[in-house]
Amino acid sequence: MVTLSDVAKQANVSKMTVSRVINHPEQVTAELRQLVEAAMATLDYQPNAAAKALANNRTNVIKLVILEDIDTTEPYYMSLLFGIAKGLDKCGYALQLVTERERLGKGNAADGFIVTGARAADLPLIDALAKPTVIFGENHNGYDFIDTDNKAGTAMATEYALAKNYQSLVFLGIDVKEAFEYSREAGYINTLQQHKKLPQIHRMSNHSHQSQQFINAHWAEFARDTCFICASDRLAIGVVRAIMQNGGTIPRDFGVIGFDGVFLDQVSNPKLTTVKQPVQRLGELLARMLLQKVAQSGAQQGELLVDPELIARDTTRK
Amino acid sequence: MVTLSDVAKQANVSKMTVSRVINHPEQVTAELRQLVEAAMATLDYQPNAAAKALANNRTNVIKLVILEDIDTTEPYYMSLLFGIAKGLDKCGYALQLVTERERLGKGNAADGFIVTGARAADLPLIDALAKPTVIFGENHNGYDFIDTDNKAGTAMATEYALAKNYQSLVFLGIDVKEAFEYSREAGYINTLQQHKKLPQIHRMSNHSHQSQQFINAHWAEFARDTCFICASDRLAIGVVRAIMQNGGTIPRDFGVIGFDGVFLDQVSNPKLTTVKQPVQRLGELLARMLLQKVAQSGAQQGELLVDPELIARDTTRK
DNA sequence: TTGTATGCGTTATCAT
DNA sequence: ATGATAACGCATACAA
Repeated sequence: MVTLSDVAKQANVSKMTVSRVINHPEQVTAELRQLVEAAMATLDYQPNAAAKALANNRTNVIKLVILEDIDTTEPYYMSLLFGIAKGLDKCGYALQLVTERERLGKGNAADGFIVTGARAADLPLIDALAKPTVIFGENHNGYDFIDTDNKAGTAMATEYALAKNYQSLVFLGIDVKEAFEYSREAGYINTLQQHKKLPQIHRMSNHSHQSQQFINAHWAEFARDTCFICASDRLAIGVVRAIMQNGGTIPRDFGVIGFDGVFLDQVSNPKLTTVKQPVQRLGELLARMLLQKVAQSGAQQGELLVDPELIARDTTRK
Repeated sequence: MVTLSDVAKQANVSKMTVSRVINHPEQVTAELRQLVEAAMATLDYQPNAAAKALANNRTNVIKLVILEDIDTTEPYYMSLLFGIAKGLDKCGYALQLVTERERLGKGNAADGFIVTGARAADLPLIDALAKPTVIFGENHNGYDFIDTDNKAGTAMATEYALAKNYQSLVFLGIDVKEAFEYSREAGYINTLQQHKKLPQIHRMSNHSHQSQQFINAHWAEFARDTCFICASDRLAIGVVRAIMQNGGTIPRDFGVIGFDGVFLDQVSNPKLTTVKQPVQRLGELLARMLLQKVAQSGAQQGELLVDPELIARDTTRK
């Protein structure tokens, strides 16, 4: 293993100079700096993370806390995890997972936390962490967070449906009291109001068979030229199935737009037009924001809403 | 932060005794041991991973190397990642991700590697790692590995189809030269031979539209009472679609059995009978095997084939 | 069985 | 601007 000392010898300087070239390059003359950099290159010096961590009172580990009781095969969270891991790697950080509330305080220490699935009741838990923390998912309690711009997403979908000349726009929402859902509904409502149209919202739990059942039960009420704006791809898929069961023609007479764009939209048949969340990028951004917060010893980072993207496929008119 | 010294003071012993209680409890008298343990409990002592790592010349980090160029939303890999992370956490290990071959040698050091998606050409790369390594996925080059028992899986599926009285059993395989595919075909072939039936295998690339197209093109050749044993859920879904397009009745006249059981099978309609791989558990086992290998300074661990589970749902007879 | 001294690789403090 | 030294928390070798 190549250490600081080795590099120092090779460059004929002290360990400290090498250390400074790495951490405070401005404090060292250009001449020596180049010497040291050359030495590091020829020896292929890789700093020892453990030693660094020990000296800095750091751990080089970030914990990802998933408070929601998720089905771990849910591609959404998996994509997020992937993005976070990638973002951390870039900075030499590693990742640990916490899926149980009880294990939050236990185990190894970490330099910071990324929390997802936090509900109001969990906020005290988060405060108790006493370490830099970043939340995944909209919230309005002053915690730093990153999320998709949900409102922009449904606004985008609604505008698109209008542009494709669907006359009636119905929103199918998820029956939860969460900020993301309110924002998605708001994006739809605002856009319709701008176009002097009346919103029409139905809420149900987030399963395709729920929306399928709902459409079947109310089929007679939906005229041709209706586009269903859905709060999730799961709901959208159920709607597609119901329309086909009832003999409706997609996309000519009925349009369907989903939300999420994680795997499900691509394997459905016909392929779903959807508002795609940049989930993996969100993960990378979470990592970046948290590491910056750690570097700034816990300074407030604010909120970051990332624009989703409308993916036009086969459930809306060309 | 509570350190060894704090515990030592509290228990009126030296640091070394505390250290021994942790690492070599048999070397310390029961009396002192209990004292120390009490002290650790009252102080809620958490060992400092970085210091431990530095002293042991370890990193407490494992790298997961994904050589395949995967779509990161593929739930399969994500589930695996999740399982590995969980398994590592239990032992205080953290995870780093490597997705690019070039970055394999670079970056922080690690105590060991879990490699997935390795092809024959990658084996030199793996040897070059010079660290304990465990492979995910069948291989027969002497590397330690863990995988689903693919042969048992298709054997299980074939037996099940026979038990449900499907007369003709057709296998749809994936057109790759990989050990897992050979094993899946072997499980099917062996079982049919035991029942004095002739195997019938068709291979294609792993996309639902491929299998859908294939069934459509050959529809006339498939008599009623045929069950399609598929090497993946993707293929199975395409088969289901094609059968329905052609007016076949599932599961009465035609059966379909998939392979994988990761997400796709549940969102399909009708829900798929499938051979479910315990992917997350495989991840945890990979972590466990690798950590054991690290602890045994690289000793051979052998191979581990984990039985999959047949999930009977709506594409086979009750 | 238990305690003392030393080193792991790095960084910060204090000299020069 | 550069270098010597101590310190981070723990584990090993050795001494008692």
